[in-house]
Amino acid sequence: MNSLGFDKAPKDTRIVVAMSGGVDSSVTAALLAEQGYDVVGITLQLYDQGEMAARKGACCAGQDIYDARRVAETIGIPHYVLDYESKFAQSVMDDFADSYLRGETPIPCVRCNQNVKFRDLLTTAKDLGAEALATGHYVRRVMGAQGAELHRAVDDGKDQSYFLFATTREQLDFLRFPLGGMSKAETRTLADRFNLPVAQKPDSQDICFVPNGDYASVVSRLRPGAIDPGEIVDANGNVLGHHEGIIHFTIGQRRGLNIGDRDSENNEPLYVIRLDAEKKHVVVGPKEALAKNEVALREINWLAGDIPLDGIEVEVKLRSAQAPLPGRFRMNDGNGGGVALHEPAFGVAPGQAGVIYQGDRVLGGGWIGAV
RNA sequence: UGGGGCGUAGCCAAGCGGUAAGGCAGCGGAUUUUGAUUCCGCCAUUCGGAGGUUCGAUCCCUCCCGCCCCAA
Repeated sequence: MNSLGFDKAPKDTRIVVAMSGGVDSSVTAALLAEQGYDVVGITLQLYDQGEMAARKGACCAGQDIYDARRVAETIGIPHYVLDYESKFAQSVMDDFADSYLRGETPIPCVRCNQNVKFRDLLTTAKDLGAEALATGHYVRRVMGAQGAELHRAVDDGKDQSYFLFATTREQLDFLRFPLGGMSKAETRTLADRFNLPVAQKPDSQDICFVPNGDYASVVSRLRPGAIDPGEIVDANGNVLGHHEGIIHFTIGQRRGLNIGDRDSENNEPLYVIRLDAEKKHVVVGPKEALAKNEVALREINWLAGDIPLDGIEVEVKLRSAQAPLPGRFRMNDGNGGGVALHEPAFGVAPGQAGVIYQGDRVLGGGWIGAV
């Protein structure tokens, strides 16, 4: 049994590595190449290089594709670039824009993993005769009694399991995450040791196709004329201010409301408690108004055996950088369900993911529905 | 044009003789494959204006300006 779980020598095991041009996927490829695997690097060109070509912290376009190619050359593996621009635009960017216009807060990274990387790229890998597709995600694939399980990364600060909740069991069977047991510091050290040209490249953050974090202008470019200004109102409908479009807000948001003209009896901070796409209203209220004890999930991807129709005790993570909260999770006959939280959550936003954990294991997850 | 009250940062507001609290808003940063939350830092050489008293005034006095209330 080799390090990736195959019963043959590494040199006879072909592995496709999804190379974004960043440090993590580069180290992944180098690591497997060093172990003797038959590594093939593939980079997806996801969107127009144009203005974002030289941007720091991006991935999958322009400079990053060039970086991936240099890394492949450095470690001596074949490397292919596949044009996925139209696919990406269709299944990730369109969804991103429409979701915002509906008043939701989308997570394009999940859609990208779900609809591009783990679907088409995975198929391509199989077509190339690969035994597995490896990525640089910080998440662990653990073999349990009933097959592959998805677990949090060892490096708690880098854990990306939240973004991978939609990975199906079939996909998980085929995937490998060599960095899941490593810390970011170890990855950097390896990048140095392998002499990778991207060893000092900054971590990517923000949404890859959104330069400078200015996602509003991306949405307006994708959906010209669809963004309308409107009123900021309280729960009773009193107009407190005006905004330049609900796409600028997410539930739980405090900053940027610009409502400071209030008296001393009413000067507690205000948070966005609801977005009304129909009326173009940003509804605000005090922190207490944000508290939610029930969270409905849809399109649930369940990875852990029997469907919990009767409910089970879990921890649920409702925002990527938020600690999981204890609660009771229950699914219905379809792919919907919900969590009854044991303590209230603040800032629960439709479009975000609700990921179900028991300890380090990801049991599944779904999209947060209307709240 | 009788009486009373008030004017402190964009908003609210404490201080009432010893050299400008706090909250809201804003800005900057940390964190973050979500412009959220959270955290840290910044944000009035100046207290409506002009004089005066005092070692020293936002706090006392005078006048002026602007609001508000009561009474006519």
